[in-house]
Amino acid sequence: MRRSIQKEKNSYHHGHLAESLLDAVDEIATRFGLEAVTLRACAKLAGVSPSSAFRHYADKRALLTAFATRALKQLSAAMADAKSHARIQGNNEFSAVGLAYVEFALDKPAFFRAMWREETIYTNDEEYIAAARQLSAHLQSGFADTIEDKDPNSFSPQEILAWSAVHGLANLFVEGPVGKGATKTEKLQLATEMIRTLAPALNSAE
Amino acid sequence: MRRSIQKEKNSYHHGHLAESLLDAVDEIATRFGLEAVTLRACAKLAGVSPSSAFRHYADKRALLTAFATRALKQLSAAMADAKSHARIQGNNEFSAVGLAYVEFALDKPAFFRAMWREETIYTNDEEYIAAARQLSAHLQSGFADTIEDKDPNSFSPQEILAWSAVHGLANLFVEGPVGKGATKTEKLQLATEMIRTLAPALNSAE
DNA sequence: TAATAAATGTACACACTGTTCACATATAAT
DNA sequence: ATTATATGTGAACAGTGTGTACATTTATTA
Repeated sequence: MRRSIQKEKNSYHHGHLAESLLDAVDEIATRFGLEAVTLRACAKLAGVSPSSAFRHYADKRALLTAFATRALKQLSAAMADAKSHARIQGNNEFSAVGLAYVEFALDKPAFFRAMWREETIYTNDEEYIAAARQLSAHLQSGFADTIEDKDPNSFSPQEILAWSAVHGLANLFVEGPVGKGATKTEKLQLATEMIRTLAPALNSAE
Repeated sequence: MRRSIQKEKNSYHHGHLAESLLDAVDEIATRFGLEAVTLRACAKLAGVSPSSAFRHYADKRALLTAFATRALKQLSAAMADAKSHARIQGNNEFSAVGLAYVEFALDKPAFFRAMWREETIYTNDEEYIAAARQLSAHLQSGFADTIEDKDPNSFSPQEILAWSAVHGLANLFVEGPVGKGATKTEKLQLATEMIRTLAPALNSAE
């Protein structure tokens, strides 16, 4: 049963406005980019007056924080998926997880931007922190069979390197000059090569 | 001879408003963050009316593009510096260049954010593209003695990897959850370790 | 069931933003 | 000296986030 973003006609209350506003951010960010996400536009899309948003979110930044949190969870899910698929098919799990990370950025650039933006979200929000923590856990577990880990609670240089490389490429694709004219397939190809190149650095003896 | 941002009193014309506006962006971004950079605030800081900015920049985005271009050049200069220092002292040049990259992000986070932001700058601006190209050239030349390169005009997987890793760590520091409570020294230490860990992947035979 | 409380949505207002346009003033060219 | 060009101004406009007093619906309780 899929609920509509819009408020039902002739009804005063919306019913699930908090979530619908997130859907509206989703829709607008996807179609017109993150800068086009405006509180009033979201409210209009939900069929509701602008000020009603403040019943559910303290301010715009709180709404964007909630959206970023949702995006983090989506990425986590995609990575978990990629990992289990790789496990079944006997492929390298780190490569699969890393590719899923880059692919998410390519498919949903606005989401990827939204979730790493200190200045537009509350990075000390509890749920956001929890989602970010879960994401890094997924990353770590994705590296698990590639990187020999000592302390699973802190990041080793190898893990930092792996995360940085994948995160950096995703960023260069989304915001930077890398792969400007290339197709998605070509970019993923490049990502695959990069990850393959990275491998020797990850399991070298200390 | 250092020129002031402010317009001289009792003078109608400013004299070097275009540059002063960039200085104003610099100042405000440094002190209050990128989101606080407003056209009106920049104009006020330059001692000039808001609309005067449009004599020099088509719109706010053009101003931010010019600022991003300037930031790119500053980063390029810092990297060139680091490289020649390393060469003199006989240290690893790639490590020095990579560290300079990360250090710039740590010292001037707002600048680092500003220069990679597709949605707030004109990434097809000529000068911006030129500056970005020069930056990547500096990166490549920094890697020169570490990575055996075939075609100096296109990026090899190793070069992409190196750039991604350094860029990714810088981003995770600036926007992400990595190194949240750590001092600058500790972060640079972490960067050094990451780069050292990366080394084996860069000069492995194909 | 009737009365009341709490939650949720609205209308209007406010300060602030980027931007435009007719106008003012200074500098350059003739 | 006159004219053209460059540069800065003031007032206006629509659009933004947000606060506040009010309206309406749902939940709670007597």
